[in-house]
Amino acid sequence: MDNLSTTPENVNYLTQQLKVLAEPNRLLIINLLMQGTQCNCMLGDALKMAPNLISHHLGVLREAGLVNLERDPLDARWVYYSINREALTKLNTALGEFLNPEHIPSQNQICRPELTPMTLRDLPVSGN
Amino acid sequence: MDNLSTTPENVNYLTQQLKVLAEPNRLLIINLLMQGTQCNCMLGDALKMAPNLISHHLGVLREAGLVNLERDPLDARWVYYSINREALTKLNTALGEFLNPEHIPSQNQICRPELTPMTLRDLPVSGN
DNA sequence: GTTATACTTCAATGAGCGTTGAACTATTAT
DNA sequence: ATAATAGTTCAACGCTCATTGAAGTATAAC
Repeated sequence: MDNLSTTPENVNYLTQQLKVLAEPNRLLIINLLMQGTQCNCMLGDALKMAPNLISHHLGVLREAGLVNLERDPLDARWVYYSINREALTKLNTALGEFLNPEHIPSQNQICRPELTPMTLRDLPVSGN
Repeated sequence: MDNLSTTPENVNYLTQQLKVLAEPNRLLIINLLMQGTQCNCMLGDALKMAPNLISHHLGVLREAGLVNLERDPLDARWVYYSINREALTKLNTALGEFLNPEHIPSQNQICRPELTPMTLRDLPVSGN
């Protein structure tokens, strides 16, 4: 019932991955790659972005472990990018766990001011 | 089976929310608020952060609609923050849908170089 | 060898943002 | 009235990072 995923390592992991996700072009790249393995040029065409910029974002995604790189065996100029399924699954699970609304109690007031003459003055009659 | 959540509005929504999440202190604040309604001071004590910094991050979370604000009815100096359950649920669902690994086909090569003399040279014998 | 292709790396710019300390507001206590 | 408490707002600093254009690398085509 409690959110146990707040170890420094997990918070650090989530932060890094979230920073990578928090960019519209990278979200679109991820979406395109989830439809199948693609080269830099196809992504550039689809997103109307310069190849060096695509390359930059793919580098960020790759450093985060979210995408894989592979060269064409026949024409080594072509580079294919694909989603790292395990990494995406892990991230999806970790996020779903961290943000799981089931972890929220319906009513739980953690802190209150101490009761003083001023605050007691306006208390409901039967209240404590 | 396909990821349909790439409308400009949804990409924009996800980007904004992810930017808000992609900060370690805000993740910790969210985690603490998921345990119950708390004031600025309690969060500051728990995270060993200055109250103005807590206030800043709470402002960001509030602007994103992720947390609610409420004043103590007896001592109006105290401000209580709580998780906006609906907003968190919506975000959790949207993220889970966007990153859902089920959307990834097992094999789907989108683009290839055209076949040329050079590339045909090294093709396997029975290849097309 | 020369040119073309696919892609990466580099340097520079500019915007955004977390953090800090100080000033400020509003409310309650004495 | 004066002081204390809870919290917010403001200005300034530094750092990160997306974007751009140019240069660079590697491979294939001619």
